[in-house]
Amino acid sequence: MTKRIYITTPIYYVNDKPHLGHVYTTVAADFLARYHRLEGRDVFFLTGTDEHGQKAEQAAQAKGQSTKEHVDFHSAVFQDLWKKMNVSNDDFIRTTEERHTKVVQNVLQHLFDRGEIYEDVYEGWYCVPDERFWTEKDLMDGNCPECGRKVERIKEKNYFFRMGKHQPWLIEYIKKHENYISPPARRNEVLGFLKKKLDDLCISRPKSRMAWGVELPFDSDYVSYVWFDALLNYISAPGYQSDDKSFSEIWPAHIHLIGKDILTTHSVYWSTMLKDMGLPLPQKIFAHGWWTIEGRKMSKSLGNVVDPVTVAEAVGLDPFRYFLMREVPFGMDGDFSVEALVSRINVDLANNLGNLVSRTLKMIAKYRGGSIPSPHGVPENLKTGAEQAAKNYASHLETPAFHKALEEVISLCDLVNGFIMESEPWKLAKDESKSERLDDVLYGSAEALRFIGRMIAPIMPDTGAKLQVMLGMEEGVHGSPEWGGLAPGRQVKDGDALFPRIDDKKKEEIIKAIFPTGEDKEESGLIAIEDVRKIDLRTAKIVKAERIEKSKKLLKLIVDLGFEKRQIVAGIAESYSPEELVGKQVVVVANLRPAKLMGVESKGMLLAADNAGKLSLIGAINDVNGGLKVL
RNA sequence: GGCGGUGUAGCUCAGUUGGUUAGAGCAUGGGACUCAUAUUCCCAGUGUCCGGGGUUCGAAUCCCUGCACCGCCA
Repeated sequence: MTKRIYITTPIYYVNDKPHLGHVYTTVAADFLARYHRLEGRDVFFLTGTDEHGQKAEQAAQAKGQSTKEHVDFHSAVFQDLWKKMNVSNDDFIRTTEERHTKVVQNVLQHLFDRGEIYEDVYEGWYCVPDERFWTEKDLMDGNCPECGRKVERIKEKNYFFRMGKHQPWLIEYIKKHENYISPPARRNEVLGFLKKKLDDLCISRPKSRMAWGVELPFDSDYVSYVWFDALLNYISAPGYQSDDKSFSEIWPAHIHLIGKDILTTHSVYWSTMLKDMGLPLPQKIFAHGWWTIEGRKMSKSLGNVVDPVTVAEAVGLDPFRYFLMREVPFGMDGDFSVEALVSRINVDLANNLGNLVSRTLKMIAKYRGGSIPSPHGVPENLKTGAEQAAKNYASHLETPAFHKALEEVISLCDLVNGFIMESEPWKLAKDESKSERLDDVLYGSAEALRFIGRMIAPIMPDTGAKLQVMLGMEEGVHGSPEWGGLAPGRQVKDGDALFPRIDDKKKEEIIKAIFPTGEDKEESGLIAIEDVRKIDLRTAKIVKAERIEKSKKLLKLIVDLGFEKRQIVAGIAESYSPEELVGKQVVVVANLRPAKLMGVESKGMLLAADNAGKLSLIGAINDVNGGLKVL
């Protein structure tokens, strides 16, 4: 029996509008899935939609739709998104499908029969809009601590899963299996959570409150709690209780990729559920971080929710996917900014990788009529460099540390660029007696590109395929993982730049596309308090100041914000000399989009009063720390 | 409030069990090259390793303490 590499994403809640976070997890899973397939392994890559629960029901009602219509529509939005993001999932599970609900019911019945699910009366304060119970202690002034609205005293019968009894073994298991929950910081969090008594889990909701769910097989007045339902997707899709052969090939999962917000449900609820069902636990649960947008939390009220499709259209899908995996260490929070996006694309992809492909192919075209020459010898450092990079890449994908894996690719590009510079093929070409050496240099560079192609294909599938064609290979055939796999004699196909550089003009267009603003300009000239709060004003101490050459007005400043030091370019040179500024306490706009003035980066601006051209800086009167919020 | 984490170059971060001149990428400055997408290659500078105290022959690293930020729980 061949085991398949089973990779999962969470199933996304139908009500959500797809955003960067959804794409992040799913592209990460796709990267892994494509990598393993390329290595010749059999993969089962699953994603899907979570469609039960009160919120779906309410949203449908609000639109005057049936709940089924509502979830059908929104599930299709996600399925469509994955096509647009070139995601290669093998299956797509919806929790409203019969193949899923049947499993949920079977599992519930099974646990009920064995006494693992029991009936009890629960009494507490319930917040209807939030769908949550609170204890007396939780309440804030008698209201819901989360939304501040009124709560109701509810006493109701419910069903509970005996989760609490699993606490001892689970702690031991997590301690013993170092990589079960990753990264380590998250693992510690779970262990911290498990230090307190683990309660049993309420797994039912009375239909009288909420009917949109999987009916409990042993009590038709109740439906299953959404999490209990949703988690089971991981086994219902691969065929638990419906296709034993398929299921035994797929389960246990190689990895559950999740966001850090759903760590507890996966590491505690899901682990204990599986244990009780007598199923092996997944090999790894990996919780990744969140993205901020231009330094701020992603939120609807800030209007900074980034639409992934727009980004992909603006910079190209492959560069976007690359950025997501390269920019931030997997597991940590990261910041999405156009500045970083463009810089990453220009530096890594255009200047380095793209230009390397271009120069190599053009030289083969120019010096060898476009035909890949036969090598006479092997440039050893290139060979070992490429093989080592491939090896490191593979080991980083085991973790997975996508950013490090991609760093290997760029390092290999650096190596090849350096190799070409040292070998000076343009000089070899002028000397007939060096012809064999030229063959080796050209073949070696092209062969290294084949290695690079193998490594980028899982994250940039279209580019990977394009590169194969350019190297005269069959599309989709990567050839041997050993050095020397590139066939000599084939014609290379030079074409347009693989990754065009993004200039400032294009960058402006990208910013406009991703952050459309100014549609609903204020009519009265008055702004709301939320608008004021968008500006992050901070106190700061100027620690360094110097003139910018060839500029009358600009000074380059380093200011201390307490939590960081920053470079800011300010147009105050006509009012202040650099010397008198050092030590001054000023107020800066800390969340201004970075810009370049006279080629110098500036991240923020100083506040100053303009007295007919003579500026007066605004600052703190008392001696204060840098970084204090100005209210 | 409880538990945990982080603080290193202008920015993002790496620094293994304490051990030479504290590193990488980006950004900045200088030089080289011309095959290449104004690309690439080489060289260079910059650090109160958050502050204070301690252990040690020796601390970015270990201990105590203060500050700032973050996470989980309440």
